[in-house]
Amino acid sequence: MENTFYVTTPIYYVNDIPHIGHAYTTIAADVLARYHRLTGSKVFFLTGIDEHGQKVQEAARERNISPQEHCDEMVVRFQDLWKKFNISNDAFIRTTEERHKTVVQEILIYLYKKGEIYKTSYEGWYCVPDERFWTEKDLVEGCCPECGRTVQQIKESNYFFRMSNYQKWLIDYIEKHESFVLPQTRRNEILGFLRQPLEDLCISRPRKRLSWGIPIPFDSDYVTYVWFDALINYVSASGYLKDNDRFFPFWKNAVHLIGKDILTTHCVYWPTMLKAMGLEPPRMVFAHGWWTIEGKKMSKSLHNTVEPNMLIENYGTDPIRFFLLREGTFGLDSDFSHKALIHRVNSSLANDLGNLLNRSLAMTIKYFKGRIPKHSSFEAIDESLHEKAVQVVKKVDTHMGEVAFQKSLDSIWELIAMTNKYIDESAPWFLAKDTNKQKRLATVIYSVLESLRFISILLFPFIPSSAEKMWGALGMKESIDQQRLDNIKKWGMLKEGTVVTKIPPLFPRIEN
RNA sequence: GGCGGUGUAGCUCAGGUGGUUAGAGCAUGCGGCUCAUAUCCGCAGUGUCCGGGGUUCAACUCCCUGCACCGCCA
Repeated sequence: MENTFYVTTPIYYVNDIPHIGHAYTTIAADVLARYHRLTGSKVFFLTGIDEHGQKVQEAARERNISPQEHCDEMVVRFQDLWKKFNISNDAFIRTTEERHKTVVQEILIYLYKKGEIYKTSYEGWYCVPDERFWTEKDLVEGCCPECGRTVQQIKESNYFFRMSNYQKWLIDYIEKHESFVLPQTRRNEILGFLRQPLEDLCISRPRKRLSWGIPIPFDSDYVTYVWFDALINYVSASGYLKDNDRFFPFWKNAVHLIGKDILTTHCVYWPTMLKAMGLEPPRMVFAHGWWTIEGKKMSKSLHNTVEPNMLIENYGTDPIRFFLLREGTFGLDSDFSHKALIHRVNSSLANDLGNLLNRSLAMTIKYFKGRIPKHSSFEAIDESLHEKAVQVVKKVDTHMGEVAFQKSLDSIWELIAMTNKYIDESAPWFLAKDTNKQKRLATVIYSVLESLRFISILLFPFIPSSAEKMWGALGMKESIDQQRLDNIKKWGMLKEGTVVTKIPPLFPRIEN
């Protein structure tokens, strides 16, 4: 049976202004999706937007339009940005879509009938301006801990999901599945969190306080709590209940990429919800780190959020994609700075890679009129380049399985470095001067170009449009996105006589 | 306060189960080549492996303790 791979980003909040953090998760998911397509897997890559909740309702009211109109306008900002970033998502889910809402409601009905959901009343302190509930011990001197204003005691009823029933099961599950929550530190955090008693989860909000939500199907006075609604996107968008034949093969290989801020919802709420629904947890939840900006925490008040559209305009899509995945260790925090970005682009992309392509094409044109020459027998030095290339393909595969983008790129750069060195040691310019060494010259140039073929395929998931340009410059006719890893298992598949083309520098140096 | 983590070259970090001169990339210095986007290649370094104890023939690696920083929970 065909392998499957399902990767998701969180659904971003429709009111958010897209920033580098959103871009990071989405680009990472895109790289995984593209990589798995290379391996020949059937891939489903999902991203989308969370459109319900208090803040949307308020924002719409302020603008004097309906919440739906508000969402329709706002969602475009994300969709446009993903296009610019070359994101290859197979689907885009909005939680206000019918296909999502009906699944949420069917799940609610199922869980309610099964006794997983119950209604109960409780008393608490309510801050009217903040529209938030607080317990007695949350209060600071009897006032709202957020805004300091007075609170009123109210009694309210809501629906609860029996999350507490699954605490033992969840601990056991996480302990038995080492790579369910990654990285390790997050797994430890969750296990630590689960040492305390787990409470039931309130999954409704009274409609009189919040109307912009999915109605609870068995009680029209309530709407669904946003997180309960939002998490379900991962199954509603991939066909659960509507097209189970499509859904299940993907679901068993589902990987959720998230930011570390939403760890609990994805590693506690979500798996227990799924368990109650009778579904397996996803295969992996990977929580990545955050980006600081020029050494400082990203915050609206500091006005230091980096605007992705501006970044693309200033530096180009692929340099940004590359920087984000090469500079940071996925899972740890990293720093974004223009200085580091420029340095990285110049040294890795312009000098190592871009220049390698450029010098190789130039020599092919100069020595062979642009036609890929016929190689004769390979010598030891050629074989070691060949071995390196094959070895790097394997390394990248291992690293990608561990969602280690940085290591994958480092491995690819080992091959780039070795190819540069190979050129230096083989000195084609020297061979070119000797009429007796034309065969040797041909073999060297062939080997260099063959290495570049490997490199362009390996880089395609990371920097798709640049890899495609490389591919085209090498004279390849088939489209690069139809390539499979199988095509770079064997050395020497490059066809002699193929005409290469000189192209402008792939990554011009950024001077400043 | 509870739980967990981190502390290794100027910077970012690698260093299963303890064992010869502690590594990589970047930055720095010097040398080489000329096909190439003044790019590429080679060489050279530098480190009280956070401090203090302990176990051991032997600890960056194990144990205890102290300090600093970080994360989660309260």
